[in-house]
Amino acid sequence: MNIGAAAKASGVSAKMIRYYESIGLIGQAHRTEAGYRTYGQDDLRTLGFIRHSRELGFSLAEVTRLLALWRDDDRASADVKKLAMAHIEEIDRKIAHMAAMRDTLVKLADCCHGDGHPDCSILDALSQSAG
Amino acid sequence: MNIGAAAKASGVSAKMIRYYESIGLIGQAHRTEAGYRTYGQDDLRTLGFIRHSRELGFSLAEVTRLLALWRDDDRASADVKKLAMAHIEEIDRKIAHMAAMRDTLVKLADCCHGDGHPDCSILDALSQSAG
DNA sequence: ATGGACCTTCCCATCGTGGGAAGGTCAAGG
DNA sequence: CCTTGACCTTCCCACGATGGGAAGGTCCAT
Repeated sequence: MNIGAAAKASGVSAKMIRYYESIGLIGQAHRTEAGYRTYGQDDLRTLGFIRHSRELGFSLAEVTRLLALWRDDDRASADVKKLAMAHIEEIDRKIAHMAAMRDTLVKLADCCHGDGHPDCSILDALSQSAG
Repeated sequence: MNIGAAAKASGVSAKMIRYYESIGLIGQAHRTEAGYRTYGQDDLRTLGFIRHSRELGFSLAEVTRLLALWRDDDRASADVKKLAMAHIEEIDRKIAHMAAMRDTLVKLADCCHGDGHPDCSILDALSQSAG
């Protein structure tokens, strides 16, 4: 299977497959004599794993660790869970940050008439030295 | 006031002040004969405005529009509000996305024993073809 | 043999920020 | 007057993950 077919089958773009190979996230693909990369079922499974991990927001660095654990038959599930929990905490931090921004924005927008006049509580707040 | 002092006073790093100038977000600073940028109170107000806008998550493209509205005495507050509301919606989308990831992760982590054994529902889920 | 669909590598762009090198300027103190 | 150190200048590189596209090679079907 060439890279295009592997991309279609795995949901990972050909561009990304090459990139993952270039940074060592996945091993070097087998090549035909002409230099074409070829992929088998195992490779598809790995690419799928990566895609799922990415969809859950894991960074490529974290995916590297997840892949290593995945391939390690002697892993402790505690290590996987630890990684996942840390990621959840990171997401929580981001959500909290965005929720705080959202709160402030909503409050400001509520105070803004939103009409044809120039007076605007949003701009007022943004130009506050203290704000 | 040199750029370092302006950075300290405004909370925007010197690096970023130069960058904002380079992309035209702010005007070109006055220069001393030696080529040093100098800043006055007006500049500080602008930098503060930018910083506050960034802290609320506005992109530099959005900040550009906010600055234009801020400087336009004939603006309609409705335009500002529209920009803010669109930004809130964008934040909502991101929060929803992250909350969904979080949900999935928590469910997976709950099913993972997190002990010394290799069996791990998280890895199992990541390696599912169906996702 | 030709065309089209594929593949290769290589470079560039995004977005906002930081790091750092190489060199110029300025002010204070010896 | 000279040195020292803190500042300033421009320029390039890096991140993270992805896409776009150019220039050129390969493969297969007509």
